[in-house]
Amino acid sequence: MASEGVRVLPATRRKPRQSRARASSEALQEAFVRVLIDKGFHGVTVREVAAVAGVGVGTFYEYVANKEALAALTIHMRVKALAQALEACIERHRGQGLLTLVSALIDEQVERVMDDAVPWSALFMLERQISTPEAYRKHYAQFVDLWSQALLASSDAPATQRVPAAARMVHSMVYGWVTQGLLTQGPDLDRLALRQEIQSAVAGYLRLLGAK
Amino acid sequence: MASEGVRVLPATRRKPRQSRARASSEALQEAFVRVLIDKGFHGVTVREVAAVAGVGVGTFYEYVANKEALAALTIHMRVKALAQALEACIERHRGQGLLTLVSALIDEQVERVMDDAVPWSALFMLERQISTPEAYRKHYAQFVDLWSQALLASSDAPATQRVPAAARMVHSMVYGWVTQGLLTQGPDLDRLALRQEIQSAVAGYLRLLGAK
Amino acid sequence: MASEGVRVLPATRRKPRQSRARASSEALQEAFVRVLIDKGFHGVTVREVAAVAGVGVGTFYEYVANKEALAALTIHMRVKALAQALEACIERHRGQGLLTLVSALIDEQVERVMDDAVPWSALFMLERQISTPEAYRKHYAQFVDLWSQALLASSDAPATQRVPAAARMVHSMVYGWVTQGLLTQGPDLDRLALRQEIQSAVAGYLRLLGAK
Amino acid sequence: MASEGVRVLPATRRKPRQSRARASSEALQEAFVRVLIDKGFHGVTVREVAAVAGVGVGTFYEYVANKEALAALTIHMRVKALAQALEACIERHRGQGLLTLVSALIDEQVERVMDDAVPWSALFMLERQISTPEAYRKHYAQFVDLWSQALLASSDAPATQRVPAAARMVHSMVYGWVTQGLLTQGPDLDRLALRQEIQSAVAGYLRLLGAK
DNA sequence: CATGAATGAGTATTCATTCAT
DNA sequence: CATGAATGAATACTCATTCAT
Repeated sequence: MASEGVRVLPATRRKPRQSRARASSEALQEAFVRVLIDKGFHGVTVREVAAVAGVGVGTFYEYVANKEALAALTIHMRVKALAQALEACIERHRGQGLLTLVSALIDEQVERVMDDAVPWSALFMLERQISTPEAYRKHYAQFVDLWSQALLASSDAPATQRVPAAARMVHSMVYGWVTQGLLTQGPDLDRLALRQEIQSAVAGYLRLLGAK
Repeated sequence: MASEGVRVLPATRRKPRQSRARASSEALQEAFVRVLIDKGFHGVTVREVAAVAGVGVGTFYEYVANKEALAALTIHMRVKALAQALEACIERHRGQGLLTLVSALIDEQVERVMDDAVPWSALFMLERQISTPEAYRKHYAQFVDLWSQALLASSDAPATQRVPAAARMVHSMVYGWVTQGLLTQGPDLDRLALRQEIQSAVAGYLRLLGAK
Repeated sequence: MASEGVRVLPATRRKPRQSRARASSEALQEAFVRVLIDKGFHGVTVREVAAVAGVGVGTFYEYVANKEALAALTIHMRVKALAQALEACIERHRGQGLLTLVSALIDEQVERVMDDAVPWSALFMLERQISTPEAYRKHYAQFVDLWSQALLASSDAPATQRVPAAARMVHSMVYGWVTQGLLTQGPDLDRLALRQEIQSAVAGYLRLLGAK
Repeated sequence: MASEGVRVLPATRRKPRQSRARASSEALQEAFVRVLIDKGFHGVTVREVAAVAGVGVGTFYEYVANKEALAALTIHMRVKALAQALEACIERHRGQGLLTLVSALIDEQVERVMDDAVPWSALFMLERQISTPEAYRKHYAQFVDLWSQALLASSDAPATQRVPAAARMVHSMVYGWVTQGLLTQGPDLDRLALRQEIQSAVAGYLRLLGAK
């Protein structure tokens, strides 16, 4: 009796897909991103992340305080790496003309983000979901600062008192355009076109600023 | 970004009990039957089954996909055990006379079911409620097969072409009589009388069959 | 924004399908059976029954105490009608030979049940689910009584002290065979064959009884 | 049968409140936004929304299919209202100069969103979380269309083939700037400054466009 | 150090029942 | 006398987290 084709056992736990456990925290971050990408934040479970990272649930908690903390850490590391790359880019172009420097920085940012478009767009979204407004502002300020540095590093920097507002504006344009491009056109959007559009917009804005 | 402002409050801490719960699946089956008996299938809740089994709700789902699955599993295991006992009984009496063999099989079945009368009668009912007609028929056929084997295993088996119909009839008489006895007279019914009545009826039928 | 293809409104309540509200209690019983048949007892909701009966939920409770009561009432009415038909049949054949009378009664019962096979099989099941054992036994006894009357109404009734057991046996055979036939072969089963099989079995049993 | 032995115990009696709840769907939308604002989407529970709306959980499901549906509906209604306001604004300024018209539209949008800044920023976020990319793009396209209409409604519209790209750019600037302003500076940001910055940026861009 | 079995708080959703109209 | 909007108790199921091994 009792139909035999019926599922009687609970869904089997996913088996580890990745044997190399490296520094587990990194493995977990990577796994987190992977799961985030194809399940969405709501679909990220500790169990799955641990499984994908190739470790047990217990081990997950050895390395990370909890799910939110892993999310925060993952975002933090990525952003840090991006910020460092941008800083290096500023150094490489220090002393050059404003437009040249800004242009280089835009290219650097667009290329880096686009190279990893899918994870970035997932993380963009995630950040807004889990960050408190304070955390979000802090991170935002970090990028604005970077742009302030950049503007000031050029040979023809805007008037000092205009820099903060300009930096904020430029960051907003770049960041907004990139995220919206990602969100609305997907990861396969035309990078070149995107870069040019941003360049135009920013150039237009800076020209106006210079003129005032 | 967003690495520090995140709420890391631990919510409420869970405190696991340290019970060592035998083979939990079996404990759950047993609990299921117990609850089924005094609440009816509609009254079986996962919470209660888990509680009776001495485990948490979470553990329930660790071992069983869901309530229906546990029901099916419980029935399946019981029926399997009964079928095996009947097969063994057939083997023990292989080559003996038709009536002897049939009689032994009836006794075996009646005794086994009566030994556990209450659970069986609850499960009889349950099966009809949860099984699809196909599943029910399949299980029914399994018992009819068993009776076919039995009839054929005797030294004076009926004509081959009569066996299937006879097997079906005999099963129906035994099964119907037992379930109805259980249902109408409760678990304390007079086993001896029951066995004799069934024996009579089956014997009458088989005699008629032989005469035709 | 906000996708437009998304279901935003809750499932619409079913509209009344039957305008003629007759004596509402009967309309409700009919509706109950209809819903029971294609949704199973678990799927019977007061809302749907009321809708199918063409009345509002409020009206449902004007006529019936609650769902269970409607179920019980429905079964009760059907069974009563069947019992009356059987009584009439007994009267029609009073004084005739045992086998004739029994045979007529079997035919009457099989035909009546088969004419309405689907509802009957749904109600058979339902009764076991909702009746207390006492209620079930009471109803069972009612049919056994009917068979006692029948046996005694024949010109060659069995010895008085054998009647109760015989009545019980005969009812069991008929009832068991019919319900099992319905359950295992569905409502399209071969009525003639069924009737003959039951006749054979019962005849065999009664012959034996007479011989003892 | 079985008409009397049935348990007819009334379980616990429910006692309805007699609240007269305006148009409940709207009350629910409002409640949804309120809860969303201080708990985030993850923290929105049906129970709380219903409670805040002043109705029972059951009533929630009487008006809305489920949580997601309420979210979608809420966003949909708000956006619809905004789009209509913008359309009206376009009509009011039809035939006027490009910059005048664009400027008016920006003011309208900024003022409307800022008047309800907190809910809007919560809904901006939410939409990204719950909308499918298709739904999101669709809504995005709706606004781009609106901007296309606006550009074309001016006395000195850009060359037709430039309109789509320009519309997309302008929307992106406005939308991006507003959402980011909201997200990074909170609802108390300096509206006037924001409007002027956006005006500048858009004006700069359009000037460049005209020059090409 | 790593593990994963056990846990139960928390959530969406259904549906019998009431009572103001 | 009929109605159906409003209700909330009740239930299945998920998943972050712990801790004995």
